Amino acid sequence: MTKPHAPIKDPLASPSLRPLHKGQQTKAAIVEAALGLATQIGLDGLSIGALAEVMKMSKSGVFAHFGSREELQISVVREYHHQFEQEVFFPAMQFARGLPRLRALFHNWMLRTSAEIDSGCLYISGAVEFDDRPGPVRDALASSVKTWLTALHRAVLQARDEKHLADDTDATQMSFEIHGLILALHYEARFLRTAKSLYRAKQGFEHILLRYGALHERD
Amino acid sequence: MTKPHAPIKDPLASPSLRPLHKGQQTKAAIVEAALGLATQIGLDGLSIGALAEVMKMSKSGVFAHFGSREELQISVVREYHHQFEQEVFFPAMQFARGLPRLRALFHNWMLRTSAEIDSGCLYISGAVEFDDRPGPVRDALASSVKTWLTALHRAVLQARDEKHLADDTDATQMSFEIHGLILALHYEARFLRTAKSLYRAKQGFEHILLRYGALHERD
DNA sequence: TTTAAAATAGCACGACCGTTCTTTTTTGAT
DNA sequence: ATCAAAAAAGAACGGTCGTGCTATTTTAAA
Repeated sequence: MTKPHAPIKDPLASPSLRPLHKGQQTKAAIVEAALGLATQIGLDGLSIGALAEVMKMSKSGVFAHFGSREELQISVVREYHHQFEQEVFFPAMQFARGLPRLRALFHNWMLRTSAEIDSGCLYISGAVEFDDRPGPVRDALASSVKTWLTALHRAVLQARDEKHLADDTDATQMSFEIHGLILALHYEARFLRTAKSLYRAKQGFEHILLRYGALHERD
Repeated sequence: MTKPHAPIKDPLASPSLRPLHKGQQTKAAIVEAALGLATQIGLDGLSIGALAEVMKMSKSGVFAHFGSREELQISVVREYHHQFEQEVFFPAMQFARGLPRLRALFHNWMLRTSAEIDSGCLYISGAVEFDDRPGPVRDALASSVKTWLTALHRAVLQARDEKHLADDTDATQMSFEIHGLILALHYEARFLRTAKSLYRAKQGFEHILLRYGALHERD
């Protein structure tokens, strides 16, 4: 009963680093496709059947990667958060703190919203769909949005500290007004198809800057 | 073959005035209940089954009044339009044209949006749900919204004509910025549950008025 | 009170949904 | 090449949806 050089598999070989195998890849591809669908028809309208068709997979094949529709939706929210960071937040961080960075944040945000006229913004559609539906999806959405709005708020504070804005600037108030411009841009451009909405948002931002005492705009 | 005092029904007796009968009443009650449901779960989430349960009627009984789900949704949009007029537009029309009326319009709009924190605004949720779904429901929604935004725009123009705003006031730009405040109020109050959002909207409006040269605010 | 029409109910249909279970295929380390 | 594990497919479930059809009940005018 001698076990000849037992080829026992070591379960601790590389617990979570090694298995970067096939499954993870297709899961990532599924999430990517799901995000594409969700931005068009909404997180709520996202169905596993439609997603499977896009992926040319079976419903159960797709489903197995998430275990529940809710988990799929949360994965989509996380993916959107990641893309938003890459496209809006990180590039703006390269600008000097203060007004230049604040301008860059708004500019990137506005451009992304504008580019989303054909695809839709998950932070906006998700807010409407889950505003009175408690649960982990709403929590994930609200958490992502708050992270971003907090970053914006921080940029306003920094601009004030750098004396780029008036000393008595109410950062929360200013952030609220900036947020409103983005929401109006999304609403009027995507739903009403109003022309020049991008220009309206830009103008609005300049008005806000003037109101809060941004003088020399040299950046 | 003499017809004795033929009691032939006159089809023209009162074509559309007379029949104010039972059907119309319950239909009105159904639309009212449907609006209540739609503001909570969205126009898209509005289902005939759930509506029938609320009305304590059969699905087919409810359905027969509209002929299709789409027609029901359109009826709901029309009902919302009517309520919005009664609550926001008409009361403001009693104020003097110019700044007082513009203030009243915004004030009523803001209060309604604020009151809708628990029920939701159909013009906002509907815009997200139907922004890339062509059809009669989207058309009805967009038409109602445009009617209202046009009324707001007109009030701005009148305020400028009355010299309550600077001569070079860009009415479209100002309307855009005001719209943004309402959208931010709805977003932050209803989704993020941020405190003092109503105050933020009020402050934002005053900032906009200052920007467009509203001097003495005596009304 | 009679009676035709209007209003409502009951039932069934096909479609799509999320999910579960079982079977087949594919993967990748040995 | 072997073989166990991972990944994907297949089929079926109970459920809800909008809608059509037929029967029953209610309405309101005669």
